[in-house]
Amino acid sequence: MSILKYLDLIIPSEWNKVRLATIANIIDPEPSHRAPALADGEGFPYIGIRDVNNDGTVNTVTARPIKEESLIEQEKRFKIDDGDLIFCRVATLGNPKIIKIDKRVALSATLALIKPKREKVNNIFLLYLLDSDYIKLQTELYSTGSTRKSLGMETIRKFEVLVPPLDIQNAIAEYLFEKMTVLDNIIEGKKRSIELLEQQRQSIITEAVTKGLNPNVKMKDSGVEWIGEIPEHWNVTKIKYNTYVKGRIGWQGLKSDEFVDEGPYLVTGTDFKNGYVEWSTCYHISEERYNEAPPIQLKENDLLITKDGTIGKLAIVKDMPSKAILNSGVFVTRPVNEKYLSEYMYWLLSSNVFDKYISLMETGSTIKHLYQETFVNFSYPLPSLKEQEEIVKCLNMKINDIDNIAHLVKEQILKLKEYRQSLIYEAVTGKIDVREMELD
DNA sequence: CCACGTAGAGATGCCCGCTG
DNA sequence: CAGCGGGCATCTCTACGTGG
Repeated sequence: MSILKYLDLIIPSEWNKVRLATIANIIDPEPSHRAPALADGEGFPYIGIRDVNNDGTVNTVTARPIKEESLIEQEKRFKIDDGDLIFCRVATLGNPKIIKIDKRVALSATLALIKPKREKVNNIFLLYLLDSDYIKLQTELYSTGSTRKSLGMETIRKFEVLVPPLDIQNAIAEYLFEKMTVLDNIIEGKKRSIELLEQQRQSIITEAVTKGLNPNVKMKDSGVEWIGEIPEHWNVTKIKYNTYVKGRIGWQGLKSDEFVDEGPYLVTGTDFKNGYVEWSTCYHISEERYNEAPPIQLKENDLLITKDGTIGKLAIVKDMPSKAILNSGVFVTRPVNEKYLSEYMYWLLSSNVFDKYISLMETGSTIKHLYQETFVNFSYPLPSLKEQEEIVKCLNMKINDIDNIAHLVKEQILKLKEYRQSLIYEAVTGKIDVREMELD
């Protein structure tokens, strides 16, 4: 019957196993048949889990407003005190926080308000306890509903919890608070370094396609706003001088209900994965439709670029399994003379040079587009074929390295989060004696 | 107190209809 | 009437409200 006996737990003798209701009062902020009256425009914030920040402060801007009568009705039933906790009981289950408010707010019916009995429990200890894996396990096991998970109030009250004497709770709370602060800072730092890597990635690409690889080369002004200075021996050219550009324009009346499971591949922007076309996710169309539009039939090594909604997402056509053609929202590009390498164009269009151009050309319209006219008039710096080859080689290597590092850091973050959970679990189940631990 | 479907926002793929 | 500028429609994501 007891959930805790399934967990391999040896509890220190002075710890007690109790129901959550013994150590805290659990209040349903808005029992049904008491739905709050919504205010149109001005009113008092009605707080759901999405309106509570990580530190427990509430975001009264995102919260929807209710009429004061509803708030007063809630205030008649209870008051939110300093140190009270909230626990989400619908959809996003759990997610406990110590709520901090500095103005009058009402709590949504989807939250349970947990008021710790201070003579029995330290509220910070309770916070970590509610965040621990053994509570998560009970949350999962006892939640009901199929399309939507929910936790009954009685279920929450009946959660089995392990509680040591107050002095030990205080020690655990202090220990975990310090540890978590440190861990959270490290995790934050790792997240930031991923952002930095992303920036570094962009600047390496941009540097390479605007300055080349030789740092000592003489520079000149390109005369183009979004390019800046380039090596003296480089030229500025436009897409339209060297490139074949076509999209599924005019539509030939193709509609999505003509998409079928077999036949020529139909490539759209969502099929772009890591710079290549992911053939397995493509739709297909009939042979007749394929033959109808020769200008957008694809060839090996074509460079594709998205133009509607998502702008500038790129893919190179490689290992084409059979005939393939463009869907809408994408341009196919192909060199018409031997002036550039497709892979070089890939890096150039990934660079900030192109981003800058796009943002300069952006219109005020609600939906973002890259118009053919805009695209073919993109001026860009172009070195010799030999230099392009060197740059491509260099970027392939450097960017691969950066992507590998970013991948590693992401894995570290996952590991740290796991460690965070296990530390909480061990501390609130008495597996580690925090009084013997050094806080550093 | 349980059980259930959906609103709202944002993103963007798909398509329409005008025009030179 | 091909080709283009422009925008609607639909999907995804997230967290909610209420009838029985």
